[in-house]
Amino acid sequence: MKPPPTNRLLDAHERLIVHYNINRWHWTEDTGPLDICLGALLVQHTSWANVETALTRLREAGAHSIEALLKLSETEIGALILPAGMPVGKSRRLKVFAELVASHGGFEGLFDRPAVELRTLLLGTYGIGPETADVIVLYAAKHPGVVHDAYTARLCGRLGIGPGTNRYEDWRAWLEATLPYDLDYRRRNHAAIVVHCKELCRTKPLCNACPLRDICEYVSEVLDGAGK
DNA sequence: ACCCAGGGTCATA
DNA sequence: TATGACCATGGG
Repeated sequence: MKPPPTNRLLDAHERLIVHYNINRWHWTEDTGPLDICLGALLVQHTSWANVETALTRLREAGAHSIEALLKLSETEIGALILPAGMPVGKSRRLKVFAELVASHGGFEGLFDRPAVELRTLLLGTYGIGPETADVIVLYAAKHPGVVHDAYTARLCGRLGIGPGTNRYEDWRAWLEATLPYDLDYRRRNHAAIVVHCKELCRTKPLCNACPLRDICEYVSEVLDGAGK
């Protein structure tokens, strides 16, 4: 009864798109690069609800721009983004990122280079690791890259697929080879995984409504849940 | 009173 | 290379 030996990740993607009717999520087609980048930095090891609160506070304080972030001190930024946690580190990250953008004459200038070059540039920036860099490349700069994250690892683990290691570069290479080279497809694929994990997959791993029920291997969750 | 969250940096071995 | 401490708030 298993699906034909096609790509299980692509199969899952199709189902998630239909099941959740993925047209809207916290980053839509018209979300600006600033929101995407700040969100990507603030969400590090933090729940999205806290990130939204922090972004709202930045907006209300008139600090929602590269220029404003350049002027504010790290202490001031830290106070504004406090709900997202780790204010010392994250305020520094926002500030360093604002300086990066400004030094290239704005987002256009920063993004106007090959994806590989942009990624290297981002990885050399304090506070930007592989995942954050890939999110910026895919969603803000709109290059058809891939993103690996905890949700992807969880989903693929349940699907019984993946590169076989837990190193980011291995996952990235695997995703690159697995997903069609298409900007829109890759953006929607990752968005679908995020929506699925947030709305259903985490809280109810054995939910009857799970659109992936018949292709998931819930082995570890079942054993954990049964206390075995 | 725990545990975890869409990571990343820094210090050790 | 690989593992661990640390960051820090808010929700389950």
